[in-house]
Amino acid sequence: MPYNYQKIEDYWQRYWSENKLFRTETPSQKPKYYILDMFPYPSGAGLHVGHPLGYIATDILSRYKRHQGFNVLHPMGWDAFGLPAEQYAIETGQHPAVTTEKNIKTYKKQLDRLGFSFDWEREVNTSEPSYYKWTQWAFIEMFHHYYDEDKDKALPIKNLTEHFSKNGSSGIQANHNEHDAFTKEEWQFFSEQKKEEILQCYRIAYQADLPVNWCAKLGTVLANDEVSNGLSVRGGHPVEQKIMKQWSLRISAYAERLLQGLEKIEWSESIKEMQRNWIGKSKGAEVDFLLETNEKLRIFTTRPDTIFGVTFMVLAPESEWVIKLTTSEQKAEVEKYIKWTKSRTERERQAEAKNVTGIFTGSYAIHPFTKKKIPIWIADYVLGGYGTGAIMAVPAHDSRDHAFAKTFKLPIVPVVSGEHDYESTALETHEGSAINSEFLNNLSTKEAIEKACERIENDKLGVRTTNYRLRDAIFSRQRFWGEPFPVYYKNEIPHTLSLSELPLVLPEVDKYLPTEEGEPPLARAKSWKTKEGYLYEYSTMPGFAGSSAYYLRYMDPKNASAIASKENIDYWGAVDLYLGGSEHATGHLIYARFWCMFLHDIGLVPFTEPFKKLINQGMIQGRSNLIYRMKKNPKTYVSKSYVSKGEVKEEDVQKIHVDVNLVQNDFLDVAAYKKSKPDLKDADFQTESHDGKEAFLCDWAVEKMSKSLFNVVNPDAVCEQYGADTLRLFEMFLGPLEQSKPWNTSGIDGVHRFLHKLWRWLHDDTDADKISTTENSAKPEDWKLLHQTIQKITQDMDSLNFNTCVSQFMICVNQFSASKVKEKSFIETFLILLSPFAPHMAEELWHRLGHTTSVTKQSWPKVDKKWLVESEMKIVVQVNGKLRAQFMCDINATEAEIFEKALALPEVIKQLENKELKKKIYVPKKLVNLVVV
RNA sequence: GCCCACGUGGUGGAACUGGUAGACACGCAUGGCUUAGAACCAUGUGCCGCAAGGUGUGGGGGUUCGAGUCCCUCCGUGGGCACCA
Repeated sequence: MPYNYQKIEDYWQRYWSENKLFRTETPSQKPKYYILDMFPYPSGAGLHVGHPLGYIATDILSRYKRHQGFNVLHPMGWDAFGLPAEQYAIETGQHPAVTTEKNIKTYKKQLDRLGFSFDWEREVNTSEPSYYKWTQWAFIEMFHHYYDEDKDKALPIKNLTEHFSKNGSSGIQANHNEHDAFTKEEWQFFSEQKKEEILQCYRIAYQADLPVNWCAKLGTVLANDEVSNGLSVRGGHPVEQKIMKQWSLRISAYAERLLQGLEKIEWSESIKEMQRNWIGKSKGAEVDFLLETNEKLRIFTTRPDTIFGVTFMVLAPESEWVIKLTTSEQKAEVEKYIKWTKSRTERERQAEAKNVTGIFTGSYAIHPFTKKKIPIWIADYVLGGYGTGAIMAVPAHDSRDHAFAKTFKLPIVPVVSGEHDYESTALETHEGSAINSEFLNNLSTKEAIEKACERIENDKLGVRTTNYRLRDAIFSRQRFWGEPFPVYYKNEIPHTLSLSELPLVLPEVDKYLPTEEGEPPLARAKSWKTKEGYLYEYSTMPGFAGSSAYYLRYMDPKNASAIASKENIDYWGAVDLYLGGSEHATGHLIYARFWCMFLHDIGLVPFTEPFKKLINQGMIQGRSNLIYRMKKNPKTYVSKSYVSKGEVKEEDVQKIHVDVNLVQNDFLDVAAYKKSKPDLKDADFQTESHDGKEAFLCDWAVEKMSKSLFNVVNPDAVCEQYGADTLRLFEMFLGPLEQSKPWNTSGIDGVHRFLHKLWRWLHDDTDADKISTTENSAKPEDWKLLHQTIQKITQDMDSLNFNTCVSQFMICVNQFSASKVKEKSFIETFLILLSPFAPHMAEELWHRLGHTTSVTKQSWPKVDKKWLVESEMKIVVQVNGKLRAQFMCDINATEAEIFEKALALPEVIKQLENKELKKKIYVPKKLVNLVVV
């Protein structure tokens, strides 16, 4: 009876799904375990073998946890809003929902083939109105809350309006955008518009004129994490800075909590570090420099200790001080410069970062301590959006200030001790002491910062502050395929819909392009208005909106009155293990944390961190195959001569990618390759001799897995050839989960061989469809290995070392098949251990032992220590640290006995000639080392 | 430039708290079975050496009876940030 993986896998997949064996029950008396994969965007290309890596890992863990008696939530869904479907819609007129649905079907089919234990009844789809109703709801909640810095949480906006009508704007401790102060009387008489304008400065979801990343090619604005090097992450189109009225989320209010929260979650250090950088906390002081006009120019610095080294000041070009401080003589030049900086795209600005540019305003500030006159310059290396948009320049100790000073021949005054050539570079150090700095002299940098801050505060020159780099998240996109805002405008004032009016469904449009007036595609829906005839917001929400709280929806996916019921949220709690790519470090993973903290503040969720533990699975890279083609000669125009790798004489060839599916172990299937391209009919393939056979050998390279490099391997093809169990085992065997590694099929046969061997172990050559068992056929060494395996697999499972688990199974099958173990309970134990990895195989064999199904069996094997007790121990003898000999010894031997035995060894005697002896015995856990010094 | 992670055979990778480095697999070699191949089985395989032996976890140094593992330093690879004052 051969191992027919196709029949077996089809049968059990159908059995599991028809009997709904993976349905997750809530509530339950069992302890919970929530394992989540980052849900995919269902693209048109379908899955390649890299995608399932993480899903296989989580599936193994889910099955393991179920065997251990946990109630496991292991769902799957679709991050269905996104650009490709919309782009496709623009080109073909096909509604994105239609394409998306089609793609989801393909994905689901591909996933199901791998035997995953998802509870498909909990499937979510972010583009379905019943789902995005709750995305819209969360937005409305954010709109109606503000961030109270006293309570350090979001509070209803009603509290704020009450405060305003009692006290005006004074005394409020809240994260807000700049606005003029007002009294309670003024508040009374403000118009509706004016009141709303003020409130927008506080709302967590607010509208404001902000500098945004505008991508003309995509026709939309982008968030900071969607832009890289001045180009859009999706598509790589240029991005420019532009002031636009946009919806934003006040994520910056949560900066400190987002930073602190990292301390209590189990994430990889690198992701935490990325988030820390992204949040960018820096402590320092704001200091006022008096101007000749008696106004105060406020700057931010992290190095107040270097204040005596200030030789000039710099304003950002967009600073409001620019106009005030530019003298009439300098006006023309300054205007020219400002105009020039505005004309540059973000990309140009970054590319030319090394070129120092700037212009003198003509004005001077007064140094707060030395009272010297300090010139004020304008330069675009100072950013308007950070700190106060103005700096004190200390060229001796800041490389940017140094470069500027050198370019414009400004003085450089060292104020930190240390030998240094100030003509060439700045001395950027925290390890020195202050010099040339009056009251700071001789203090270490740390002390000097402290002292300077003290003095600044005492003299009322400024205050200590903390700045964060984290900016509020721009939340509008001028696109069609996204969640509509539950917002309409009445006298230009935004109003939100009520919960009963949700979901606000995407309207039908004739085209998916912006209108001729440049309005977003939704403006094409002419009749899209509220009952009262008010217009809706035409922007849609960005990609991260739908993915920020999807883990809550899985807990209660069909709930019509809440994103999930209170009981379900309380029962499931935070995600225990979250698995996905590290590319979401500063996007989704920050937004989801923020979103969760907000939902916590409003009392919906009891936890503040959504993902307790995060694992980033590595990417599976493609392994491309390349063949060599002779360079075309002038006569034939196109060369049709191809050369096997070993026969290549360099320089006269070029490399060409070939489809990896036509290559086996780097040997090209020449006939198939010729067939695949009509123009190769009469091509010539120069083979080489390999094992006495002529073959055509290809070269290879590790690259991204991509269609254009012909290195995409489809999991369906692997399932076809080897079966899902082999694919699962192989992907785990490939290497540690978190590491990136190339897809190299040369090892897959080894794994497949293992499954065959396992099958042959339990099946004699007969055609029986039952496994015949015999009692007492397992020898003590078999039991020992089995229990060692239980111990190892359990440990490795908990630490997610799946690759070593596979190796352990191979060791087992080698030994068990050699000693022909046929004991029923023995086999059963082994099958349970194996079932998370190769569920179909385990299930089939389990069935052949006379049982129904193993997947719901809550009995993870326990280690029986009696098999692991050692009667002997291995003694290693070392002489001066070098290994000389080893011997076995009774476990209860005394040190004296061991020592005596060691000295009797011929190797030791030889080593000890002419040496003095000093007895020393070390007894660590496993080995006993006798060391003779 | 700054921050983080990593560096072990021909290859992917094992090695828990410092305790015989190289498990397991691929590849390779030899032999068996076979008309032949595939599959399967057995044995070997870090490097140098016929051997005894020596040497060996990116380089150098340190701690230790003992270091792949801990500390310092240099080199290399991968990732992130990049005018954030």
